[in-house]
Amino acid sequence: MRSLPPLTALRAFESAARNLSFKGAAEELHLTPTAISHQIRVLETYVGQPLFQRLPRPVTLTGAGSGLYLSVREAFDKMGGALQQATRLPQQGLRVTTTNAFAALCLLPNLGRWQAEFPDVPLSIIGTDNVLDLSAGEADLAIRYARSAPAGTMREICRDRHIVVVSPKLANPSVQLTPAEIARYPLIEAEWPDWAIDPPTWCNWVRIARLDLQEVPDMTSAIRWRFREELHAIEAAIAGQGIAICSNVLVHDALSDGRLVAISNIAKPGYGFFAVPRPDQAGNIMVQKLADWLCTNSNSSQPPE
Amino acid sequence: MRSLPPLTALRAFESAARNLSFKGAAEELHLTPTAISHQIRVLETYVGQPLFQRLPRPVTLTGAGSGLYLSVREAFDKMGGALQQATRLPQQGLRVTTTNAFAALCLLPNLGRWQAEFPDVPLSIIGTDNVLDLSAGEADLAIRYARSAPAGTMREICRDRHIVVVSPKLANPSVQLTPAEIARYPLIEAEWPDWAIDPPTWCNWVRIARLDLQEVPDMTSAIRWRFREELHAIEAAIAGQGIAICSNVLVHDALSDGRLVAISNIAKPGYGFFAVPRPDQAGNIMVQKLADWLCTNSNSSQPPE
DNA sequence: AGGCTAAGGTGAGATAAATTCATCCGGAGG
DNA sequence: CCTCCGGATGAATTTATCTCACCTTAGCCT
Repeated sequence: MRSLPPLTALRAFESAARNLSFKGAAEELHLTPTAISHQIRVLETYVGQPLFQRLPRPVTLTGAGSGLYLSVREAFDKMGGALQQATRLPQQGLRVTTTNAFAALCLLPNLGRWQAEFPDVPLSIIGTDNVLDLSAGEADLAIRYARSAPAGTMREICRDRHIVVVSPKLANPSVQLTPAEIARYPLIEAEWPDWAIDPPTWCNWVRIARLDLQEVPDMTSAIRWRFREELHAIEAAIAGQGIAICSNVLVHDALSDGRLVAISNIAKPGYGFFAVPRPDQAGNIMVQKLADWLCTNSNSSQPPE
Repeated sequence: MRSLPPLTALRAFESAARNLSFKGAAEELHLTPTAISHQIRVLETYVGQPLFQRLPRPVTLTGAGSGLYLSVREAFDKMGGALQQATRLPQQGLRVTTTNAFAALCLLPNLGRWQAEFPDVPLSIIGTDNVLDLSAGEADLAIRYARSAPAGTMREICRDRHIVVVSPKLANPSVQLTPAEIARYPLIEAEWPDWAIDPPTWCNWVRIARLDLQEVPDMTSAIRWRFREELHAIEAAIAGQGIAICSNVLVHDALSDGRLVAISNIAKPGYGFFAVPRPDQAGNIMVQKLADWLCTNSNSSQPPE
């Protein structure tokens, strides 16, 4: 029941024409090349003639195609600009809630980049280990750390692994240590709530290690520090107080600037960080941009795709 | 998986803003007001603020709304123009196939209007009672006369009734005639193939008439003229050779200029005229425009909606 | 007031569009 | 000759979009 221009097809066309590649367009629009191919075909049927020359391989625009492209591109630019204009920039900013550790280690270091990109949209970070009620409007977006996507999840920002780290002040960074060697150092871990499944504790790490290796001592006796706050565990490790087990995402910065080093190749699969929007504004463009931005600026060594 | 501007919502918004009425937009886009309402809401969520003021009843644009409207409108205009440009105007024109009667009585009289609207697209009319093979490319659009929509139907152009007509030269136009009176005139009918269901013949008309009236004579003996071509039957009626039973759509022009008059209120329900496109170009914009045009210019006394 | 109509809002469910999956094809490069 | 890469195709599936039935509000007419 639609006899008006096939807008979706036009968007696919615009991207394909700009990239001169269906594959490229697919990536840009987060789609498969197949989808682009189908949409281009719809548009070609609509106008009654081919818009691309498919062979030779780098696809090229036909005469009609390039004429169309110019105008369509302008039209999309104009629309994009108008939407930007019309978007209400939240006055007191977007409120993001997340754990203290993620806030301190992954969000704060990147805030400068956010401000550079969106100077008009202040971000307020609500670091808390309480789970805020989004429906009640306590925040606009939550970053939740869980094994699988919570209800209402918009996207998975990244997925971590639980790794073993130490300050180079304490141990020689050039060698991997065996579990027995690790057990000779003071060990650090964070406390986890009872309902956490397979949290990054030494107890669970030992269980994993024993799957691969013969000789893994019981390490519980070596645990010297235990923190209610995961962030404190990491800071303690950086301070050279001992060897910690923690999320590779959280210590990403510390690893890259050498304040910490990974000293075991035994790692537990971890959890995911999930962006969960306030239900009534899941469609809001600024919320979406924030989620996008989190994906590209979240220290994720292994993006979820 | 779409994070790009909601184009469908923008189209709904553009129309609603232009008409300052959701209902108006709905009609323009061939949708229900509900659909518009939903789409506007999507867009409002997207930009994070209302675009319309709903109360006082004639809806009005908010500040953000009117700003958006201007640009969006321009963008759509540009796109529309570009698509028009890119559309290949078929060189030897669109080929429409239909029955001789429909071609002669409904198409040909309106060709001037087509040419006025689409001077670049010649129409070639293939009047034939053979059913052409569209898949084989024998024509671009068929207008098929059938009880219910054939496979591949794009839309129903109109639906007819089978009525009783006579030339005012032959009978007094001011009164309705009874079956008995009709039977005293020479009767005209067209031949119909065996597989036609309940075709407009006198035999079938009598059957209908007897449902309402007591006294309906057998009329088969009064049939004077029988034509292979429906068109000839109608021409014979116009020439005053007798009383004919035929489609009200086909004789629409003859009725309105007084060459024929309807002389019985007993009418059989008829068939539909269906626009069936060549399968591989059902999406072609010119084919669609032709179908649209047929709907508005087809003499239909009762449009299918 | 009361009752009517006309326009719009809501949410569940139906429908049609868009997307993916599995598979195939043709050219470029080893 | 084989493999890899980008694209094409058709069926299956997911998702977005639309409709339906029902509700609310404003304006209008007795």
